[in-house]
Amino acid sequence: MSLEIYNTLTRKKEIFKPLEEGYVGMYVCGPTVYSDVHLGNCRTFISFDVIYRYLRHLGYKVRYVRNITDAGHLEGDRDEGDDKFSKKARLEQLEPMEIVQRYTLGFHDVMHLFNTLPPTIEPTATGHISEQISMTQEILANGYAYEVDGTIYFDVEKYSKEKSYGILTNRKLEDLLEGTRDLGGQDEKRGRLDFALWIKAKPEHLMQWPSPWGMGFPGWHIECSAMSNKYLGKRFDLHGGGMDLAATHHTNEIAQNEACFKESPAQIWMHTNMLTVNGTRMSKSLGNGFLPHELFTGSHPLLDKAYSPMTVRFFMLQTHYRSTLDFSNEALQASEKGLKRLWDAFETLQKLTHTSSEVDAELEEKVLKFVNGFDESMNDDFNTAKVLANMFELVPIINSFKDGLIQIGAITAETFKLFKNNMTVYLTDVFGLKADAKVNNGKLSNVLDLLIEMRKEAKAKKDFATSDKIRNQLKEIGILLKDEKNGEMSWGVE
RNA sequence: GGUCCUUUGGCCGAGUGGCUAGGCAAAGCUCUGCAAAAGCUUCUACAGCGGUUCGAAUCCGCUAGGGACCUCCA
Repeated sequence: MSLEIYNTLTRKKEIFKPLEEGYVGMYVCGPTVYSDVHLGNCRTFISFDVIYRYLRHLGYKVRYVRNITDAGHLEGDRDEGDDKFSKKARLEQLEPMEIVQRYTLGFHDVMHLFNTLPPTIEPTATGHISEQISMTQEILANGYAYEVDGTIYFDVEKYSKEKSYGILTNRKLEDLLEGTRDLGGQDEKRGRLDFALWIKAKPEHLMQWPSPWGMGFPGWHIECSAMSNKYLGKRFDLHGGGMDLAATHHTNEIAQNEACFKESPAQIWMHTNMLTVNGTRMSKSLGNGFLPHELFTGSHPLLDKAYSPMTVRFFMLQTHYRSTLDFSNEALQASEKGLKRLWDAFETLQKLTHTSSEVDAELEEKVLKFVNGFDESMNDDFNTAKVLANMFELVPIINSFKDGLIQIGAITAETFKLFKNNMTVYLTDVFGLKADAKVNNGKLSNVLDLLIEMRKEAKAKKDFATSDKIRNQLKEIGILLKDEKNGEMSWGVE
């Protein structure tokens, strides 16, 4: 079975066939680094991280480009006011590049905590000013843009005569025009839908560069076109981003590329859905954003407690990337417990070894069905939720092996090996989950071994007062002791 | 106003025509010195109304609720 991906452009799932066999070019719109990323932003990057990991798992050599927007991203996309970086810089008396540096580092820290792999190229907008200028020149030369006093606008009306401007989100130009709000009448743009490719800077503007049209800075949309073209070429396999980018940003990207190269950039457009809070989208402008830090420390009014990065990652994997996901304390709690159960079973599985006995054909078939189902589900537009459901079906089997309720030999050595292998590959390599920082400190671990030894002795002497004291006091400091069926004891951090 | 999406059990969420996930919570049982963990079992839903069909959560229509985009936002 081959991989099928939902393409926003065609509004259906398509069999994925890379332009060049064995290679995948993927571009994902990255963050604008003028403030902390919130959890909604993280969802997109985590989703694409899993997609990237899965493509690699399938054996593709992937060039994964995710940009950092660190310049020229205007609010309202109009030639007034400063860009976000300058605004923030004045407020805090910092250099714009200090802002950029601070939030870029913060972003990387967060991505690291979520165990996402870094993209293979992470280009910045400020590092590609000349590419953006030349692309603007090309569009101008091709007649799809015009200059008004040092600012270059993309001519949507002209473009619409030849191409369908609203193709990505299936909108007609008339509808788009109708929906556009009146900008006050004193606009210098010819058409209401026209957007800036290059913006003239006022003298006091902090970030500006020389161009054929004077000092200025790039419009937002042009950076992704220029950078995707530079690293992935005129045409590449996948372009992704949050759903909120489709109607404007990605629509404009397509228009720019068509106007410049006469080609649409990506064969498949992927959009991840929004993270919501109480049914409303989490966003910076609404101020309902959760910061990763608030989550990890539990310092948010809507949270009862702290949740680990892996809990959050798992929480996101339980939902399909194209569905909205509602964020709540209750849902996180459920994920935390679910992940623990799954992870404990996974660790148990690692320790088990196969010994042959009579094979139970029914169990054998069941295990094979679920284990082989991982690939099948992922091939169906990256259905991570389905894979997890299959894994949970396998959890009781693993635990029964451990407790001797089912003989491991009830499945063949071959199936057992596949079982172990697929669980490991999927949980760690594809889903990017890892053990949450246990108390992996060697000395502490030795202390616990000592306590366990003492408790075993007490139990053997039926000195339950002592054995209970050890267990209860450890529980108070958050360490759980479990008596195993075979008389052994294990411990875990709550 | 326009475009589009969505409504699944106490909660979170898969699922696009028959095989009707899964997690969490809850209840019972087993195991256990007790507990925890684990195992087994129970709870089995698809907003409402109508239509298509041998058969619908799944397709179509209407009604009602929710949401997104059209303006910076992943």
